[in-house]
Amino acid sequence: MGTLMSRINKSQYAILGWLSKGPMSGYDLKQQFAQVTPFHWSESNAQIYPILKKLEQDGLVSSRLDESSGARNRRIYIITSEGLDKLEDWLKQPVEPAQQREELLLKLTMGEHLDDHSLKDHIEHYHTQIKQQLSTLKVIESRNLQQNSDTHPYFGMIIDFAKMTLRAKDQWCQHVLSQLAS
Amino acid sequence: MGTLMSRINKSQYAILGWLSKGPMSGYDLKQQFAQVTPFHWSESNAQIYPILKKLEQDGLVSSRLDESSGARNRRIYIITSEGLDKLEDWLKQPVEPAQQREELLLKLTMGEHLDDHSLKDHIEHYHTQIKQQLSTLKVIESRNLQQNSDTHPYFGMIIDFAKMTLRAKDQWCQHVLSQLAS
DNA sequence: CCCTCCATGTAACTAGTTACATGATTAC
DNA sequence: GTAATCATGTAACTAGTTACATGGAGGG
Repeated sequence: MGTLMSRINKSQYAILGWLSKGPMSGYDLKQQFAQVTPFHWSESNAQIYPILKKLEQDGLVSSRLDESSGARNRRIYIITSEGLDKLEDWLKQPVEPAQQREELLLKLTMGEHLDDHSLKDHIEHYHTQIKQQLSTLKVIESRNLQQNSDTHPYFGMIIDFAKMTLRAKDQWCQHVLSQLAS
Repeated sequence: MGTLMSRINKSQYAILGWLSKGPMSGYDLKQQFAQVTPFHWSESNAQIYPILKKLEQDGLVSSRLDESSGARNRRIYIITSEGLDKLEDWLKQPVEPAQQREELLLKLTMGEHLDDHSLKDHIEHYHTQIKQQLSTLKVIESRNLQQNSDTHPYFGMIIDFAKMTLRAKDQWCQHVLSQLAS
């Protein structure tokens, strides 16, 4: 009954991945997750800071205090060559499908306990969120177009993915709402 | 520093929701999750059995041994009126958006460390999974059409959701693969 | 006799969230 | 002087997974 070996920590690689683009602080990482990949991957402080410590212990990153930030105690992390090797190994591993839980659909499976009014509210609320995400996506896209993005060659594909799946959800909402109207 | 109150256990409601359709065992619940909502909601044994016990302690379900199953020790759970009330309260609560982590997109954000060959492999592998899910969806759909589904009035909407989002992903794969070819 | 399915369950773990604490700096 | 932002971090918790254990029933 040894330790369970078959689970790998993806958050670790998400952080390592951003650090592979250049030195960064924990705070910067948080910003990147929130501003660049808010829909398909983000991490909280409670994940980021302990993971950075662990990565340093394991020799996958090194750190120094940022002197230019004065008394701000900003710590900059740099990926090591071991870290880069480990990242590249992981990148080659095939991606296994993960469950995509959708609470709205869970509630719809129990639709017999929902009146038409509540149902309509739920879908409309969901629709609003999807439309908000679509406009956030436009912001992300235009922000990226203003920079020259040699650092991010596959960015367009990621944007397209979000765009296409969000549009599908938007269309579903429209479709369902028109069904409910009749 | 009291207990954290603001987190509700959705698995509990997923189970309660299935039980609201009729008496069922833990094994049956597992089957429902696997066969009816495998893409957007499922639960493992390690979640189901302890949650059933807790629901019974809380008076939200009651149980009896199924005599018709002989020595099989099959336990049937029935939702109580308190359970139904609690389910209906939850059903009315608005759905907040949850993160949809996509490991493939995470790997694409680090695309500068991936050669074209690995990238193509990843997308193709993902594409295969999506196509498998689309054919599973067809099975679920036809299985449901054969039954008359008064018990499940919103099933069509759920199927449509899965269909539309999976198709969007399928189209994205085709689009990206044709980009890579040129 | 063996394999698959039916059926229930637990130990040990990893992952992730919520809520808070602390303090400096900058913008108004 | 006060509000927002920069910046790092932890305590306490809930959620979820992996891997295993146990045993009966039915088909070949």
